[in-house]
Amino acid sequence: MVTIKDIARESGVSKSTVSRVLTNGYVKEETRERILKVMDKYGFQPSASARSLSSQKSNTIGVVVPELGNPFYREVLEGVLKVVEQRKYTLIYCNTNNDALQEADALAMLESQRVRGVIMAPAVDYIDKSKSKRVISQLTKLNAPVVLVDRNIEGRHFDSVIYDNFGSAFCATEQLIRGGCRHIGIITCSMVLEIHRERFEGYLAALKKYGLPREEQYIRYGDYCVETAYELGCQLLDAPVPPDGVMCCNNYTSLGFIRAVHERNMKLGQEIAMVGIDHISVLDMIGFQYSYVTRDTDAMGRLAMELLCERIEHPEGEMKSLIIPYISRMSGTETKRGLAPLGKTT
Amino acid sequence: MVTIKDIARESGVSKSTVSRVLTNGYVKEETRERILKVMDKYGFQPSASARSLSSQKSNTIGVVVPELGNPFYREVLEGVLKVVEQRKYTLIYCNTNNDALQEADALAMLESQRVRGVIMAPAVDYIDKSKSKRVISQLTKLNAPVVLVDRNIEGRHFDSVIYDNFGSAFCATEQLIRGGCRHIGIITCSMVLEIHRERFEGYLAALKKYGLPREEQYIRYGDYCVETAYELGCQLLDAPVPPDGVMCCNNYTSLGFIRAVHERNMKLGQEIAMVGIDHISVLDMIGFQYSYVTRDTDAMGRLAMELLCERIEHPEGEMKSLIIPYISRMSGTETKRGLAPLGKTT
DNA sequence: TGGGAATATGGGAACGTTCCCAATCTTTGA
DNA sequence: TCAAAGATTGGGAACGTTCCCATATTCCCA
Repeated sequence: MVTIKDIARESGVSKSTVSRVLTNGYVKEETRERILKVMDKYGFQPSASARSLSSQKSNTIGVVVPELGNPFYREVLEGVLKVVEQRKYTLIYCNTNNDALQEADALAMLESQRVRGVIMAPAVDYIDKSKSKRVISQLTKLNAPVVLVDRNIEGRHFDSVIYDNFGSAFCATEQLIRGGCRHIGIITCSMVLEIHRERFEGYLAALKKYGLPREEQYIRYGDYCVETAYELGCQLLDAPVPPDGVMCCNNYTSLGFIRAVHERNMKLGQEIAMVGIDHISVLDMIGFQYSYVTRDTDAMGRLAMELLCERIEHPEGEMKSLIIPYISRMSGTETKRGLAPLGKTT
Repeated sequence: MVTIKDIARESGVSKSTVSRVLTNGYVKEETRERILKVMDKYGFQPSASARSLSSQKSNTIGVVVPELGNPFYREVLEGVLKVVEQRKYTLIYCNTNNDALQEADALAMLESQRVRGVIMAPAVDYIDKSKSKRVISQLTKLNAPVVLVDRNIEGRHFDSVIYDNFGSAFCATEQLIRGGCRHIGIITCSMVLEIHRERFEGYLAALKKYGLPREEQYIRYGDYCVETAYELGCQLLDAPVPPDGVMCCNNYTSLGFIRAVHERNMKLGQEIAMVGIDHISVLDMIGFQYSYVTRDTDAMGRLAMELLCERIEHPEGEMKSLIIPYISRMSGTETKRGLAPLGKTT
């Protein structure tokens, strides 16, 4: 591999001068051009390891995500990547499979890589306190700023980009009510995380606002996965008196419920109404009509990365939490936006 | 940050000895344990930059992919990641947006990072020879082994993991014929890449085998994208005498066509038959019935990474091309496998 | 015309490891 | 009991940069 030394010799200058053109230091224009020409001739690429070792700061960013199978994380990643590229950073990707232990391992690896910063969507299984402790210890040991996406870690204060979960659930439920539904079911999750609770409370608040009772038989606790949602959906649809509308708390839940509806040859929006949280682009592609409340996931990634850049430049200062507003849609047509302006700070 | 030196001082040995426990060299068991304890106490993580600078080899792998929006690439990435984690490598992710120039930039960046190897799914726009030249020049300059996924780069010889495109198209078409179709349409692509041609030829070969004529009015050239496929699908369906079956050459094509069918309130498999190449998992999730021919994408990623590891260990030796067999399915139920055993070498 | 600032360059330590070589200590076998 | 072999350790150069310091050159203005 050709090094700075080779370039120096070939251009008749010292390596300090070559280094200076790399770091945009004082170099006579004429000399700089000569050196650049030599670099070009040899296709010189400076060693990132050497640079970060010497300068004690790297240009890599770690992204830690539970799973790419869920389109939400994929879109966030793509948003992050846009800013990463634009700012000439390098992205190291880590998967945690929703396991806090793997998450801790990933963070250890990123520490080893001396990343400049980390963007992380925390895994779900923080119930086990011993696991989450390890994550938090790694997180503080990291010696680099962290931006959390989608979920906060309870009791800790990080920069974060969070969705207006309450608002979106409220909106989804309200939409059903305005559409004429009076017995609204919900497929939710056992209340493991804050976001589960927030969405559930949004649902309850909407019922309350419109004077509808909370009907336990229409409230189903699942796990935000397709299979479970399908079964719970079947239960709801097969009840002696089924609900007239169902709120599905995330994308997988919606898919499972849609399957249950399909299977019964029912028409969504006629025999049974549904509003889901999160967008499912493939359904749009096949022209499947349904209502949902979602967020600009790509922007969540972009904002997270921008927040991180800001924090890298200004390590001190108040932690920021950006609240991402919801967007209510009917099969691709934007109809209503949540009140919070994009990126509003709390 | 705590360094090897700190650990050495604290454990009363020289840094050489600490380095030896890091690299599994000769160290007395007792000493090793003492040092490990000290490392643990301080949560020591050795600097990856320093290690790779000193040892002149990194433990990072670059993955270059056109877009994560297409589930195919996402699944490949996940397959790659499994092996990456298992072998204690670190993954650097690059997106090219299907642009050969961005691809070349990504490779330059990876060179700068001195990656140990690269897995790449080449972008589509290699038509522009000047662009592709840059990619190839970067690829050879890289000084690290490369494994290509999904597509070869014409005229060049790399290790690769390629799909049996001809076989899968043949199978898909054959399935329609066996199902009773006699006028089979196809939504394909203008023949930009080898894989487009191979799939088209698979279709033609199947027609020929069963003595069916090539009917130009049923052959539509698109671009493997949803919108175009939708329009071409509409054309086919609205023809005075529509085909009785349609072969869709990739996942997006299938989605567009399904939309056209939906829109006309037609029932897939009754009024019109269709077989697509590539799997669309969301459709399974909502219980949508359709036929497709696909591949084990996760395995493609895994095999690519394993091939790369092998090449890293044995830089010399014949380049290998793994042919991934097709799998024919009807909505989640495996029915038939292509003849090539998984990972067969050509 | 002189002196200080600004510009331009080189020398060499430092970053945190690995790895080679040499030195010491331990074991083994005759 | 001694030598040779093996096990264990330390010292220090090297990896390819950055960055501080020192020196040399140029420029501007009084």
